[in-house]
Amino acid sequence: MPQEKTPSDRVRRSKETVLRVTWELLNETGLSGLSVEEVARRSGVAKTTIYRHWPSRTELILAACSEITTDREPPDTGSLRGDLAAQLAHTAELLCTARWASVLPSIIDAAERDPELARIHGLIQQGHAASVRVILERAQRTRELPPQTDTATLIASLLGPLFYRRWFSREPLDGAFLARIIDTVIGPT
Amino acid sequence: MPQEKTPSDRVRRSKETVLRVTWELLNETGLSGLSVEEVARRSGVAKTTIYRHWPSRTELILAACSEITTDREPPDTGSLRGDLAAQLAHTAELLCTARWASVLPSIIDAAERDPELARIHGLIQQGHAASVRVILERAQRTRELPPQTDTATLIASLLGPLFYRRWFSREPLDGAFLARIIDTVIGPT
DNA sequence: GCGAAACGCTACGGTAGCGTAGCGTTTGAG
DNA sequence: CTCAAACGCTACGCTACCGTAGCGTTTCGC
Repeated sequence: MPQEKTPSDRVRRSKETVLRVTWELLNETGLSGLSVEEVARRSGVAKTTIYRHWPSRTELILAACSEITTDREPPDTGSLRGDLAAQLAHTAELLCTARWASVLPSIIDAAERDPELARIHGLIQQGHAASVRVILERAQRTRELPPQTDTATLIASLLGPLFYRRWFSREPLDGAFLARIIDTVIGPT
Repeated sequence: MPQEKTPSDRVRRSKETVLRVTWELLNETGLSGLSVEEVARRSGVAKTTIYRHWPSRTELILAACSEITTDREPPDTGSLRGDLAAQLAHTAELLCTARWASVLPSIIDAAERDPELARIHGLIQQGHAASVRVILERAQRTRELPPQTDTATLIASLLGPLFYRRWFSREPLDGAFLARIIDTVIGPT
């Protein structure tokens, strides 16, 4: 049985630096534009060192993408509407400002052809849906929503319009829009 | 003033062949994986000839993407619900089978960084939204929808969930789902 | 402080693609 | 039939990148 070795600080620092820079570059160039050489240049970590930690460019990209843990405690304001408003506002904020918003199309594109990236995209995706799902299922228990509600469809109805505006129509994601989406899905007031 | 010359058949055939193969390859490899050399190999048209028609790889891609005219007469079944059902079914069909569904993420990704591709993506996008917009505005005139309805939000509420399922959650786009979306947006029955 | 592990550096070999030059061949409009 | 335009072919030069080898240097746990 090989012992699990606690990695030395040096190794940890190198890996962290490289993954951080990799992620930065992914945002700038997209997934297909990322080169190990550029990561080495910008991070100050030698290319050979990078290859000592990750066997190939693909593995490095997968490692960097896997680090996007968007896990977050779903809000609990006491009402379904309040919870959804808080959660959608958070997602909209992410979509407009966060850096991963410009990488995600890259990942989706690659996922069309690469099963491993499809798996990672699935994990990211589940992270988004999970919070909404928790909110909806809580509302079912409190009878704010009927128990037979199709939560999967509701999630698509809530998140879909946000993604649509961010990447397809490129319209603004303001508070008024979010409010109208919530009204549409769970009824006004 | 230089005369507009009617292009000879030979030129027209070459261009058509190249654009068709380019489009095929875009679907298989994505936008960043497309190489002029591969287009030349598969099309049988010499690489030099391709460069005689388009000055660079980028121009060739732009030309191929510009050819995607998804214009289509919006349905007119006599009722808002019927029109939406027909239109969404058509869009869902496109999303699941049509080849451009696997290129679009590429285009969106590139549009994040390339203004020219952003412009083309805008045109494609408008093509999708236009049909739905016609349907909604017709319903406003017939008072099936209140005149002050925010059509932009409704379009996002209708199309967003479809795109969401196709590219984000990768769930099936069946008829039951489409029906529930329409119910959500314009009310049941 | 000692030694092994980790790192940096330079230099490769190999692949792939972009875009061009030169030259001979084919096509089709008049 | 003529002949210019369009095409095919081969061969480049150039750049960028992947991934590896060898060797000297630094770091950090013990």
